[in-house]
Amino acid sequence: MANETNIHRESRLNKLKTLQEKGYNPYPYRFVPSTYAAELHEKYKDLEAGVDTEDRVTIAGRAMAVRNSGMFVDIKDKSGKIQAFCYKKILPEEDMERLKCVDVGDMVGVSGFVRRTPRGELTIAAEKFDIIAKSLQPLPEKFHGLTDVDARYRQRYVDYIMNDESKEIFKKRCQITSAVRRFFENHEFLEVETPMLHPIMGGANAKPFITHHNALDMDLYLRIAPELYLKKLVVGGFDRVFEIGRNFRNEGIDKNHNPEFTGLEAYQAYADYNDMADLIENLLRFVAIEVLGEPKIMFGEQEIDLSKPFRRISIIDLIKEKTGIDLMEAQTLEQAQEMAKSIGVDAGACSCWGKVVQEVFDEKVEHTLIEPTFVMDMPRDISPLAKTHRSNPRLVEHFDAYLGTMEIGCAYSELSNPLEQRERFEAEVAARENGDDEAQMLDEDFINALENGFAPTGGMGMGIDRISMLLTGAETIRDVIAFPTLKKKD
RNA sequence: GAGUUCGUAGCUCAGUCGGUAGAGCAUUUGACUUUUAAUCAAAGGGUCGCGGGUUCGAAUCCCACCGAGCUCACCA
Repeated sequence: MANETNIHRESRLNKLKTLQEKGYNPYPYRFVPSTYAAELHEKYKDLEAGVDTEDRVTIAGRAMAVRNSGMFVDIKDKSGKIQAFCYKKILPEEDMERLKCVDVGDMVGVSGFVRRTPRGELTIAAEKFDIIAKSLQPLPEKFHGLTDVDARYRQRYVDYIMNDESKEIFKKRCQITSAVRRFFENHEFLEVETPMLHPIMGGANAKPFITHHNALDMDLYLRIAPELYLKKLVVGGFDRVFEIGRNFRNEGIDKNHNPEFTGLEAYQAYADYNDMADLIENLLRFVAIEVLGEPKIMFGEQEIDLSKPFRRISIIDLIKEKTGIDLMEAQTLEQAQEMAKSIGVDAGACSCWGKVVQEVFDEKVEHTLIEPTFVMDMPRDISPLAKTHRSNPRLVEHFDAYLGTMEIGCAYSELSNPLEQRERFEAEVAARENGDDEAQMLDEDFINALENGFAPTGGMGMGIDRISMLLTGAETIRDVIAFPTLKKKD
């Protein structure tokens, strides 16, 4: 924490003053490196120890270690680390003086020739040494680094300076988003942006954040999902659209949940949920190959091969497989609850058959789904936006995608019959009146859109953060989000 | 939201039974040097998360609060 009285800051302020009194600006406007550390390591990998070259380079980065009274300075740039050798016979006196004012943590720039020291370290023998941003804060101790979990998230910039693994995870996350975007663009999807301020909450079952627009004197919801707006675009003739953007849900925070998270949704006209299953398989393979180089990820000790076909099985069959009970045989809520109880699942609080199915699945099945699995054909009464199943009226054409025991996405054959959509919404409204504050609201304009004719459409959604966790091996969602939501300190 | 563990120097951590607060790195000063967590000598650095209480005396025991970790609940 910034502390006016701390000795490190004072000593650094004194050095800053010394530099400025000598007419030196330690916060220059521009400094252009000619190369990066990793490039040099690659280019000179065969240079023998003790050999000097005449190749002049300029490097810029953060001073991570200063040894031998400044004779050796480790410089870290975006690509890696390289050592500068600041020797009085090579470096001008003025620069030697400047070196006395350098601290670990300063941004520095060094020009010189490339050599490998007798000890074998690739080095830039400095002919010019600049401080390009004087740091006033000490870096954490170099051996242990910054390990305090709270401090790492609160001062993420320090975490990224010190911990290469943290930096690598975030970098991969950004590459994942980029690869997802490329995949959809390759398949002729148009990237669109839809509102984040919603007058009516819709598209998912979740608790919202509520805000207020002053000029309109109107409460607005931060979006929990972009689904309804994207479908309106399909009605408007945008056959293939996708959106990558933030969703907000006013719920708990844990390893798998951050109040704001990045959702991907895509809609494809003239397709159904089977097409969406193919699309998700292809998407995951593509992203894994683009970012990791191969379609394989590690889940703990277990390797998962994404190039194999993903399992597709109905939720009812899966429950039967894992527990032996067949919930299709339950004709009433009470019968379903009774069957759940017989395998030790308390579904007493469930208000409908589908919720019992969901409860049994969550308790008995979810944690077993390590290999990629599409859990198909969800109960109709818990999925108000999906088409009724073409061969079973109790189900809908909706699947959830599981990988590494996490729900990473879902897809539907989108409900396109405006009259049925209205009935489904009305059931949600009734549930809401019975105290279910996550039930959806009736969106008249969305129904009006459907009344204009909504082509058969497949839609899918996926959590970018969770995909990032699986592809990077991050154990918590906070590691794939640069600035996760934290409590205010003080 | 519930349970549980934790919070000591800039960082990583010790601190015994309640008896004047410790180390390493970092900082300052000096020495030395083609070093790899450089080394050597010396010095400075603390509201023990915050506020109460018990006690002759609290980093230590008790209570409340703040923040964090883990587990659970809700959820993607």
